[in-house]
Amino acid sequence: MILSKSFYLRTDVLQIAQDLLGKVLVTNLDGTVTAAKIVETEAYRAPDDKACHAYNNRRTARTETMFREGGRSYVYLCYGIHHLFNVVTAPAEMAHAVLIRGVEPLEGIETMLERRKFSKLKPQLSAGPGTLSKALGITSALNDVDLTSVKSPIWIEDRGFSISRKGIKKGKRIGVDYAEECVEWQWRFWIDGSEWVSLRSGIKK
DNA sequence: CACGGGATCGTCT
DNA sequence: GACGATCCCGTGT
Repeated sequence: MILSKSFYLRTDVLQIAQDLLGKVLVTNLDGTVTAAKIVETEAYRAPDDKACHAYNNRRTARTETMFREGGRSYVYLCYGIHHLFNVVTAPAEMAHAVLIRGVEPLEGIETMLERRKFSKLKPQLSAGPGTLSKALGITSALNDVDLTSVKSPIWIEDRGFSISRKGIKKGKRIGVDYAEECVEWQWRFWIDGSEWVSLRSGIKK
């Protein structure tokens, strides 16, 4: 069943980042459905987190989405090439978000292969925040949409996959070297042993 | 397998 | 005008 508003409105984004592991991210683009299990996440939390776009509660046209009520998408273009998908959490005015960094394909695998121009299923298909967006058809056109409605082009479901506390690993976030002391925070979470965790993560622990 | 660099453009200064 | 919450490919070992 689809995750309700109450799931997202909690104020502990580190908990939500862990609770999202095992949940299923679904896109429905003009009737083409793809779905994948979330296996890796990272938390970002204004105002204290220097790695967060909304650090110090900085409001710009881009970060405005993060200040909205939890349960919406935050998609932005990274390095001019990759569209990164985040889940906005917490009540309005608290700029918290969870970046989805790796997913395991479940449905619409043929479609994902086509989008990625892959001929065979392998982890590079959707291990990594940029590649999973490409596989699932996520672009900045899906920024700031409601994730709690099946009428949306994108939402998140609970399909009963259970992840034990012991099955969750944590480590430093990736690609945030500029964030000074926040670099050390272990705000990245993944399902232990998953093949679909981003490749850079595997290297850096 | 490790490393280095190029791609590419919206966003903010 | 500089810089990314990245990825992929080429090179060398």
